[in-house]
Order: sequence, then structure tokens, then C-alpha cells
Amino acid sequence: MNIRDVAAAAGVSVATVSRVISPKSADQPIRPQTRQRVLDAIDKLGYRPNDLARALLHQRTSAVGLVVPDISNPYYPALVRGVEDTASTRGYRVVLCNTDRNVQKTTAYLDTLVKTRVDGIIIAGGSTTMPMLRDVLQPYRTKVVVVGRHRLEFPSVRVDNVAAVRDAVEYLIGLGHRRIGFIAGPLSSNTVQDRLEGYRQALRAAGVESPDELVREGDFQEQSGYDIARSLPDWPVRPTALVAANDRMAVGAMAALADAGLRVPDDVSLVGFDDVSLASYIRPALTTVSVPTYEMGQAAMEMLLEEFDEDAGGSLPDSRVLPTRLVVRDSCAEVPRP
Amino acid sequence: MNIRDVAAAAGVSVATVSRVISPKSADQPIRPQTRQRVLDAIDKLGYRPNDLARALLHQRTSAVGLVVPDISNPYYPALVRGVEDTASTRGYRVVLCNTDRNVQKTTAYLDTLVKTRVDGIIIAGGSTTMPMLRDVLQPYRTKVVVVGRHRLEFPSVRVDNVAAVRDAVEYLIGLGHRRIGFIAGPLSSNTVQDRLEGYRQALRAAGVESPDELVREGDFQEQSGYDIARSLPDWPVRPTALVAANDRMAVGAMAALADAGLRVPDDVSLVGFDDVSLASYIRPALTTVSVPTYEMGQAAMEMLLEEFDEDAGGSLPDSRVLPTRLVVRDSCAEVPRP
DNA sequence: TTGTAGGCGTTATCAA
DNA sequence: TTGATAACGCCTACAA
Repeated sequence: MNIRDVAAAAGVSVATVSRVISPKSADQPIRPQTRQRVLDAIDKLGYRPNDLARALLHQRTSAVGLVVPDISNPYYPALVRGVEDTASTRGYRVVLCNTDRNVQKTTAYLDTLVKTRVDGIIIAGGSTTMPMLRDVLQPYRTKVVVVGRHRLEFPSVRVDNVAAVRDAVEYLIGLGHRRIGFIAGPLSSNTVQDRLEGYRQALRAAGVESPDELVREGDFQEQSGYDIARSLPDWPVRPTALVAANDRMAVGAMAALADAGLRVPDDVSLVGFDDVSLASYIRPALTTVSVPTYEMGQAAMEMLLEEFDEDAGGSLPDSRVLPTRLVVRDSCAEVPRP
Repeated sequence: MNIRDVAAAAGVSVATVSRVISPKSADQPIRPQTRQRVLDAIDKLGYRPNDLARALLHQRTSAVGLVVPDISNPYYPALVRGVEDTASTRGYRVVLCNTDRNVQKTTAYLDTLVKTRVDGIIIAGGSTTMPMLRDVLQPYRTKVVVVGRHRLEFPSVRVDNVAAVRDAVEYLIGLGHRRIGFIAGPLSSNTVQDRLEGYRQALRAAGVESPDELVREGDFQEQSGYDIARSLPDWPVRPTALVAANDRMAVGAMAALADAGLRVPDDVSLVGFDDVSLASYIRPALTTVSVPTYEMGQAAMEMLLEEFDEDAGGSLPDSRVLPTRLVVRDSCAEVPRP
């Protein structure tokens, strides 16, 4: 079932059929009567032009690769939708890749994406430096946008994690808290490093000590937040407030505190990060840093589109930093006076 | 940058290069020395074979379309991962499509998928009948698997929603509950209809009345669960237990009950559906029906692969019904004795 | 063991 | 206004 079948059925040449189905068929000179014959044939046969052949010819696939660590992580679905919505309205389709932050998988996916000649790739949350990336992509001028801070010289969209956590911690300090714990994600992650830096900056600016015992490394999953907070009664320095590097760990921590008989926020204040949709539905509702995840996906795709236009005379898009916002709900209170 | 460039760089013909890079290059007769020359050239040039051209030739793209209502719905990420993991280990890539249950979008996506000649399509959660589906796909022998109950004659993977909710309600009845409310999703959804049917069956079997006021229609989102449960004190018949058609609404309901000063489970018992990851981390931990979402994605992709093999002499896969399980946590208690 | 050439389905160029 | 044909990049008979 191809253009030749249609041509035969309509009694015209393939060139004529091509002119009818061409995206810019408007300005093609065709006798209305001929066009109709072709359209009828197409309809009767259920013919759909083969975009593979078109792509091969035009050297453009209208496909983009979207590389994320794990779509199961509640942080990513909104980002993916942001990308996908923007892509589809512009006629692009999205190939989804889950790397689990695994170098092997990442390499394999990039390889596939290059082999299928996607027009561009959006890489989100990859903490690995991946020096090979440039090399892999280089011979094929595949456009790239990264989401989050990377040590790579690509256009990027991100948030100011340092400032965001600094604000959150300053808020706690304003409530009188001095012993503030930090539930970090994997310390190898740039994002986590930035959030930790924001935490330290705020404490330093307030002239507050920040002993290392107050910083604990989790893995971004609920259970790690649970485990860390569950041990709180045994900490040498007992914090009156906890800041988690993401909401999943915050939720885990909240469960642990409840199980330990500690009340939030009366005994311990708690701040999360991301503002996933459930944050406002748990009780107490979680005070957290809202990250415009959907908009980040949107922005990333838009930047990729700009890069595509670059060949048509545009310029390389700048990196964009999107704003975060501290959403104050019910999980923080003034420091308890003993 | 193509096979000809490599051939030139290696001083051989394109056929020789092809034999080296061919997936079944093992049984190709090539002088080791020649092969090495080719490999060196490939390496030096950073060449990657063009899968578009291969696909055009072989009439297989190694791509599948995955159509979901909305990846932002916490139900879908695990399913998507199940599909994607299985696909990638078998050398397939996944094109993600979000329809928002919108017929327009769905049609547009299916059109794109057919035009790009994906080998197969997995359709999850589409409540629309879409009679056009058959027609669109027919001329191109695109294989299809649907997830969930559909009025379509495709192989499907699903769970027994009727039995699952029946079990849950029987559990509540066993705890002494008689007035049990049901927070439904959109009643147009087959899934919701089945869950509602399970609810009714259990009540009928126990000889319990189920007045219509006890069934309220939500939209699967947290807020609708919240709104419905928030009005509980005003219900003409006040239930001692609530069953929600999914966890998102259950979580919303739990928040509402807390805000209304009702204790879970002491005043009202609550059961969810899906067992999303946060269900075990809210307090009280949510008793819910566990749905093997990841495995459903896995199964769907496996069935698609079987369909691919069908051309090679296999048989059309049967539909598969995966088991659910009632996960008892802390959100249900015996009916309070007034 | 290696090379030549036709074709996968489409579009663009050139003629008619 | 329409038609013939050469690409796009690859693979696979068939020849050498």
C-alpha cells in the first residue's frame, strides 16, 4: 500500500498523488477534478503516506528523544507532559527513554536515538557528566537541550536550587529554628549539591552552626526519608525542623515522625521540595518549594524548536532559569519553647 | 555521513561496510583485516547506521506507540515503565502519546503513529469506543493491544475490577459496615462501571440496601474526592465507610475527613484503589486494592511482541487478566458502635 | 571474499 | 497541469 497503488487506482502518476498529499499542496497546480480523483482513491484504499520515506528524503524525522531517569518518579510526569504537549502541537513526536541514571542504559538509548536520527534530544536529570555525549551526537548535528544543571555546554532550562532552599531555610530561621536538619538526595547529583549549598548559605548567613550530623543522604525515595526521620530521636543533635531535598522523602519523613510519636509541626517542622500534587492533600499539608515542572518541559521543547530554527537563520537559545516559589502550608510552626 | 563515506574512508565498497555493520554480521564472510579497516573508519568518522533507511527497507520500524490518557495521572507512570523496559530490552522504542481522553487528539495521534509505521500500538485507558480504530489501522497490519476493558476486539490485558471491589466491600462488611459509600470516577468509564458493579454485587450478596445517594461521581482527581468527602456530614444517609474508585480520590477524601474533624478509621473507614506508592506513606496508611500496573505494561508489550511473531508462525495472544490484591493497612476499622 | 545494482516510498527537478 | 526520474541510506541478490 503505497503512493504507486494510489496513483494506479486514480489513474494518474505518482508525482500527481504526491502533489495532492504534500503538506504544501495548497500552492501546487492541480486540476480540482484530478485532485478529487486522487482523494477518492486515497479514501477508498485507506492510504497514509509513509513518513519514514519522507524523513529519509528530508533528513528530518520530526521526532525528539526525551531522556529521563525514571518516569515513575512523581517529579517527571508533568515535565514529560510539558514536553509532549509542546511537541505534538508543533508536529513532533516524543520517544521516551528511562535511564535509571545508568550509564550503560543512557549510552544505549542515545545510540538508538542517533541511529533513528531524531531531530533533537532533551535530557533531564542526568547527573552523569557523560563526556561521550558530544562525540556521539557531533557527526549528526542532533540538537540538545538539558534540563537541570549539567557540566555540559548545551542550552539548559533549570531552576535556582541554591536560592530556593536558601529561601526555605530562611523561612524556618524566621520561625526561630536553629537546629535544622537536611535530608539530602544522592550527593553525587548536581541538583542535590545545589540544594545543600542553599541550606548551608542560609545557615551561614544567619550565623548558625551546621554540624555535619544534621545532613543525611537519602536516595530521593520515600523509604529513605522515612528511615532518616525515624532515627531522629537518636540524633546527637536533635533538629527542630527538617528540610527534605524532595517531596517523596518529605512524605516518608512525615510518616516516620508520626510513627515516632512526634507531631508535625508542633514538635518538628518539615519542608519539602517539588510540590507534587499530593503535597497539598496529606495532613498536615506540606510546606514545600514549588517547581514549575510542566513549564520546564515546555521550555525545553520550545528551546529545541528554536535550535531547529537556528539552521534557518535563528540563534542558539540562551539557557533559561525558571522561578520557584515557597508554598507555605501547615507543616511548619515556630520553634517549640522547651 | 553515510555508508558511502565509510566505504570511501575504508577503501572498500558499501556492500562490505554493510556486511560489517549488519546485525547478523556474524555469519557474513569477511576477511578479518578488511573488517578491521571498516571498523576503524566507522570509529574515526563517528558513523551510525541510519535506522530510517533500514526501516524503510525491512518494513519494520522497531517502534511502538503507547497511548495513555495522561501520564501525569499517577496510575500511568508505572505502566509506561513496564512497557518501556520490556520494549527496550527487545530493541523497540516507545513513542508516548497523551490523549486526555479527547477524541480529536486520539485520532491525530493514531494518524501520526500509522504514518510513521510503528510496528504496534498499546492503548491504555481509552474509554472511547473508537470504531474508527480498526479502519485506520487495517490497511497497515499495525498490531494492537489494549489495556483495560474495551469494546474492541483486540487482545487485552486487564484486571478484574468487579471482583476487586467486591472483595474490598466484603472486607468492610466483614468489619460490620452496612452503610458504605462509593466515590466513583467518571461513570462513562468502563473501569468505573465495573468497580461500581463490584460494589453493588457485594452489597446485594450481603442483603444490604444500597441507596443511590451513597454513590457519588468524581473525576479521578484528588479534589473531587475531597469535595465529596467534605460534604459527608450533610449526607442524608451517613456512611461509616467509603470506597474510592482510585487512590487519588481516596487521598483527597482522607484530607477532607480530617478537615471535617472525622477520624479515619475510628469514625469513617476508607478504602482506595490502585496502591500508588504514596498510599503506604500517608497516615493512616491507606488500605487499598493493589493493581499490578508495571506488570500490566510489561504484559501488554509482551503480547505485542507475540503478535509480531505471529507473522512468523505464532498465534494471536489471548487476553490476560492479572490479579489484584487487597492490601490491608490502617484506614479501616470495625464499625463504630453508637 | 568483495563489488554492482535494484528497490524500499517519498519528493523535487526537469520536461512535456 | 501532468509525468518521468533521480535522489535519501541501506540491504541483498547476483556477479565477479
